[in-house]
Amino acid sequence: MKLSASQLYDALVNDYGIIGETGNIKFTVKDLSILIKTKDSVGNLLQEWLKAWFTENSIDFVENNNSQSFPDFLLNPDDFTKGLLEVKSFDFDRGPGFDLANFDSYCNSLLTHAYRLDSDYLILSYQMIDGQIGIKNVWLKKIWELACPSSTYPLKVQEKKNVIYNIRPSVWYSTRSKFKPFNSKEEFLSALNNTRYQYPQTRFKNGHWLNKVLKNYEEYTGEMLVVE
DNA sequence: TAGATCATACAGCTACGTTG
DNA sequence: CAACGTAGCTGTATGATCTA
Repeated sequence: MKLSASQLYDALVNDYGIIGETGNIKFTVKDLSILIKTKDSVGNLLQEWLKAWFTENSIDFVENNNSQSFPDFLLNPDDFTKGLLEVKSFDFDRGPGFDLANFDSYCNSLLTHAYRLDSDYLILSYQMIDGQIGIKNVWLKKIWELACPSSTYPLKVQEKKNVIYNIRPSVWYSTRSKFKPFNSKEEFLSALNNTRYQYPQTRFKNGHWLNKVLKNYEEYTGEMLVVE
């Protein structure tokens, strides 16, 4: 059956009740079986488990055959411009350390696939205690509800030696975080555009970027966004 | 065309300043 | 003064591209 991202969230969190449940990772070679206590593989395995859960519950989805490219899942096999779903997970004790998207590829992809702006992010936080993985919380968010400003750029990015690599999330669930997420997709686009003006590598060729994205978005959705 | 290197995608660690 | 948040970093996998 076909579900929207929010119906899926409802099924997983409210009906199935995944929050508070625990799991573990066991690895076996020959007659020796061990419990994995490192966190490296938790994210991958949660996603793999989720895929099995979709199948078990007869939820329609298409998995991206190239696991490296965006997005992880398509919930609407008939229309690839809708139902884009990214799955993220993080260690609740460490905070969200994942990246929302690669800065350059995301900016470029919006020029021709502006509907990606409306992709849903399904986020699972876990806590690992002595090999037992507890699901602490689950969120369903849009990118502008995760991205936020920062002190260096209008958009929080992962910068390495003055080179921007990734768009990074705020600590959206915390009341103490200084930088709060944006309030709308327009605010997010504006921050992205202004970051491109401020960033030396994109500064001089940014002239038509925003207008092209807005035009492409209108072609796909019929909605003309107004960005200050 | 095989092997090297780059690019893109993923994740986690930690120093240090801030703050409740 | 412990906990939190930010910023900057390390690390792995793999597809794409370059080059000898």
